[in-house]
Amino acid sequence: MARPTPQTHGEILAAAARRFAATGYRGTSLQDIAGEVGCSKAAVLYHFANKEAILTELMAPAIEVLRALDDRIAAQSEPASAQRVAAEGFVDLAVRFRGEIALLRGEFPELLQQPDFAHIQQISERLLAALAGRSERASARITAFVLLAGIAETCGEFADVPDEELRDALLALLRRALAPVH
Amino acid sequence: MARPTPQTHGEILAAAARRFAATGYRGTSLQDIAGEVGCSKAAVLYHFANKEAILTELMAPAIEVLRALDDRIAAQSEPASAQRVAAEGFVDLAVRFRGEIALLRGEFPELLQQPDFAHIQQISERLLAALAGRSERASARITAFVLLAGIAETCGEFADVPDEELRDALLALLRRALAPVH
DNA sequence: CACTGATCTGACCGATCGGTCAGGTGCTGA
DNA sequence: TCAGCACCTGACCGATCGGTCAGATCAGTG
Repeated sequence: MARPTPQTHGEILAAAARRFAATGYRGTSLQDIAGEVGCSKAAVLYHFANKEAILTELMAPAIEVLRALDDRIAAQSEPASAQRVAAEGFVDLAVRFRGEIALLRGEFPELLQQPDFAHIQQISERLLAALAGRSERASARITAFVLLAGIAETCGEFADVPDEELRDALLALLRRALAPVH
Repeated sequence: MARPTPQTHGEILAAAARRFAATGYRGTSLQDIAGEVGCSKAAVLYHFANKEAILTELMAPAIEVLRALDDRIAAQSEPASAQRVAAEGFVDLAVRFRGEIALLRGEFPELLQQPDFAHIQQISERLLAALAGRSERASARITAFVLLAGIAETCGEFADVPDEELRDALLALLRRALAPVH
């Protein structure tokens, strides 16, 4: 019964990723994760301070890349180049981390409330503004919002589409749909 | 304390709608709803068989319209006209019922599992196919999926945008983004 | 050998969940 | 006057949740 090697930390992460992807963060109990790993719930909480810490560790790489993208967007002085950087960077990120994004499974709103993810909301807002060409027009913001949320919500469903193909399809969609900056 | 008039049923529905919109279906307890109405949890369960019945009644009008749209799409023989009917019908539905759609707040996947909503999954699949121009190309399906999910996920956020304006913005987006049927 | 620290367990905790139940209250019609 | 009904309450239920805790196991070390 006792696991001889202490790679349990990684096993818990992998199991949690599978469960979160299947039933969402809220819909997954620590007992579920422990059951999939084959250890006790107490063992899970030995390796992680609490349930949220598991999610935080799973999302850390994606969040780091998102933050870097935010910096790159902020460095653009022209709305047109900011829009291009935002579109390409976001599609890259969505394709590369579609597995991680899938974990959130529509629990974005609740999860973004948690202190660990608070700054992501601000980054999302800046990403949205850049995609909208820094325009205040309602239609531009609506368009950008639909595309942003749609890509975030669906990219996890295309696990079997090759990176390249998914990237091209999403970029083409953004180019067609986004209002060109005047 | 005792409510003199038996309009409690409607009050519960309204309170549940507010709470679901604020914290999601799962994130709202019967106690929350009862607290907002000012009655006991048992009173809520006197008017509704269970928690799911509240959601079902809230969503019933939107579901009925969705079903009607499905029929209209199925009646189209040409992919091009099916795509047009699907796009216009879906935008209409999203704008008109954006309040109800907002209640689901990203819990689509879980909620669609429930028997009461099982057929909606099939309707969504047919709607997706129609928007994709009944094409099997991955890029067409990806585009349609992103737009469908994006609109469903975001339309509830535009409570303050006039119907007309939101409708025009979404329709313009779909026309730009959807692949024209050959 | 004894000791230590990392790993893990089962039993347990308080809180909350959806839901049940017996009974109280007040209106209505015979 | 009183039976009957719609409406509602507080107390309670079993289940599950995230999290705690004391202690068992075991490999390594002196």
